[in-house]
Amino acid sequence: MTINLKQLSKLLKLSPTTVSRALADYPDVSAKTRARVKQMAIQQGYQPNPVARRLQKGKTETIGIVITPEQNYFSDTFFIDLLSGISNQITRAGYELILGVASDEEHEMQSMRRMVEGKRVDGMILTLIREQDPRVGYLLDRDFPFVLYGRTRETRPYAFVDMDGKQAFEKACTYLAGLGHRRIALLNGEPGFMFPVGCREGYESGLFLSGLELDPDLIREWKHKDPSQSSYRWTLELFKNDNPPTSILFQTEAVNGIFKALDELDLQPGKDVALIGYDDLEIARIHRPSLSVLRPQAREAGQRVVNILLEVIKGEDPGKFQEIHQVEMVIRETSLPPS
Amino acid sequence: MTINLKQLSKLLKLSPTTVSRALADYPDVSAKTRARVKQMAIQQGYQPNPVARRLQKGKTETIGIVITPEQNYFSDTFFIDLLSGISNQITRAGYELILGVASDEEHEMQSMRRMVEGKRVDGMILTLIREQDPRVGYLLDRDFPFVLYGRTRETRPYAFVDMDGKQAFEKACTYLAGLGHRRIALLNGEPGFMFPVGCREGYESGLFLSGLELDPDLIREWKHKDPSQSSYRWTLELFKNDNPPTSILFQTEAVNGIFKALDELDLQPGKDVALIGYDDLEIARIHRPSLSVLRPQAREAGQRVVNILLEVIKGEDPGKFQEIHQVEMVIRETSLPPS
DNA sequence: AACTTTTCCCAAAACGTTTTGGAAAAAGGA
DNA sequence: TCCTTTTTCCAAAACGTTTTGGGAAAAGTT
Repeated sequence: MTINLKQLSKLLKLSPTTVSRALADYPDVSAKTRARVKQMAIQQGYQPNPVARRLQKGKTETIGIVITPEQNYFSDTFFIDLLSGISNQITRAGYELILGVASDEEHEMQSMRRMVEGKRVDGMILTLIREQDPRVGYLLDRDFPFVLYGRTRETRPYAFVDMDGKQAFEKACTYLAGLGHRRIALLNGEPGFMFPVGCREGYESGLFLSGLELDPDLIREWKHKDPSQSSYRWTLELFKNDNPPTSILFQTEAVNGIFKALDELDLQPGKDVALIGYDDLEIARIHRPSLSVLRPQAREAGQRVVNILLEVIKGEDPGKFQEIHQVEMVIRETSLPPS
Repeated sequence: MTINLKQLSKLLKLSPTTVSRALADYPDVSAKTRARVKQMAIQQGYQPNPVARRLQKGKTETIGIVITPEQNYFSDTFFIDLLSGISNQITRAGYELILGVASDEEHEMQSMRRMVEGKRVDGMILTLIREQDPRVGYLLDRDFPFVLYGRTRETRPYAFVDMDGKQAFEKACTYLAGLGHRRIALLNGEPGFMFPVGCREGYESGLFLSGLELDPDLIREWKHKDPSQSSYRWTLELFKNDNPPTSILFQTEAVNGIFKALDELDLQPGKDVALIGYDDLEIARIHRPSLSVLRPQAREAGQRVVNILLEVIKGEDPGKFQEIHQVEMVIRETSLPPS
């Protein structure tokens, strides 16, 4: 059993009040006793019981996040980087991160409600945001602190940290066009989610800035869960076109299927078809030829999400915190000019 | 703001004691008032404040887990399945799961100590167990409840749920031998961890049962973090052998490198080289040819881990809970007889 | 010296539950 | 009817902190 505030104060022949205030650096305790208290606290290994503190403070010092394995969000380092940034920053603040794993949208909501209505957290972090996302309305309605990693279609102000998918895809697109590519395909992420919306905007804007026509045949939406719409299938179909693309933009998640399809088509990635993926997953670095990518700084974003959430919990206006982070492009071996 | 026990009892014209006991189904409250209390509680949406309950009960109703992204444990559905089983069972028990993300062994320990010594959790779940794992000794020394997913070298009794890697690899090995394979290679997991030890035992035992000689040249240890010892490199080297293998056993995590190496060597997976991976990752199902695998039931294991931990927290003897789960084999397209 | 301000400390209350130890009312037994 | 048992409820204490609202002693001021 570890030591108590009461026991510690008895040891010091002081009141619990004074000990508590000494440890919290209140000015109304003399430097001498403060030092004495702190030293004894360390010596005795005293740590205030967080549960008691939470009850008194009326805060849980806890924030919640719900993840869904169905989405392949977890599939590589990107999400764990985000989570790592979140976790470290939360720990630094002396808070706790509680995790829910939900199998689908319904359980996702249920898990969140348990946290919110059960007074188990002071704030929520939301990821994998959909265009219409009921979670956002729910939290706004009850004025509960939250921050989105991503954005949604919602007119009321709320806090978010988002990656600038638009700017990223625009940059990649103009880069390829600058190399001489005229047929640039987009294998976009799953419809319904917000992120692919920006990607497409960036893609279209990139084409426009480069003076290229938009060809609807070159745009596909890839559904992770549906094998009939796998990246592999889509890539094969893409090259059935009489006028096939010379380059593809896509989410790195989809790279296995693309490589496989290109292999079957006897096309060499990089040489015959330029490729740029979104997310710097491990496979992008390891693969030969290595994959050029757009690299979001997931860890930094996770830290920002937490810092913002702590501000919102303190009572700051969420509308003040709307950050769109730039995404850098890493040129590797798969972004050559057309042959 | 939501309703209070005191407020609720005032509404019912009962004492907080009686309301509390009615909701907890104590026998010393009449059926009539119990019903009345419960109905009102539902109507008012009353939920006991978990923080207050925890303080009174002297339990945090929380269990902790620390994950490390460096290990590529997270790389696919396996770990998220485990986590999903853990999370759901914890929720069912009315408990909370708090998550730490640590970048290395040192922070892993630090994160765990914060949870344990800071009285933030009632029990710990440990994964990715090493042969010599300081976490186990630490927890045993202070008699703190915990359950391992995996095993370690430790003589004192402790609770664990482990996958029978030995049986799995033995089964895969004898299966391949039964097909006529005489040269079976093992691309084993990272040394230092406990799991590969069992894999190797199973492999050796499988060879022995099939009357095959052990050839040390056919055994490799793959290090995830070290590119010079990547599965790709090892596979290439394996086939420099004058007497190369006709089949490989490995952890599915390594499959990309193996496929790539085989491709370069102009060997067809399944046809020229039989393959069986451990873990039924998505790529195993999606790849053509689809990969035969050993499939651990990670979700079920996660549930067991939690149920056991709850028993240990209640005071049950941890030594009673030592479970080794069988692993099934899924035959797909990469386990044909040698050509 | 007498008053005011500052410094340093503390007792009591509060956070919202559950548990302890009765006590009053009702029911049963003779 | 009187005593015993059962049923049903509740006041008070406890969990371990932090905060509130002083109060005594020391230091300044005049």
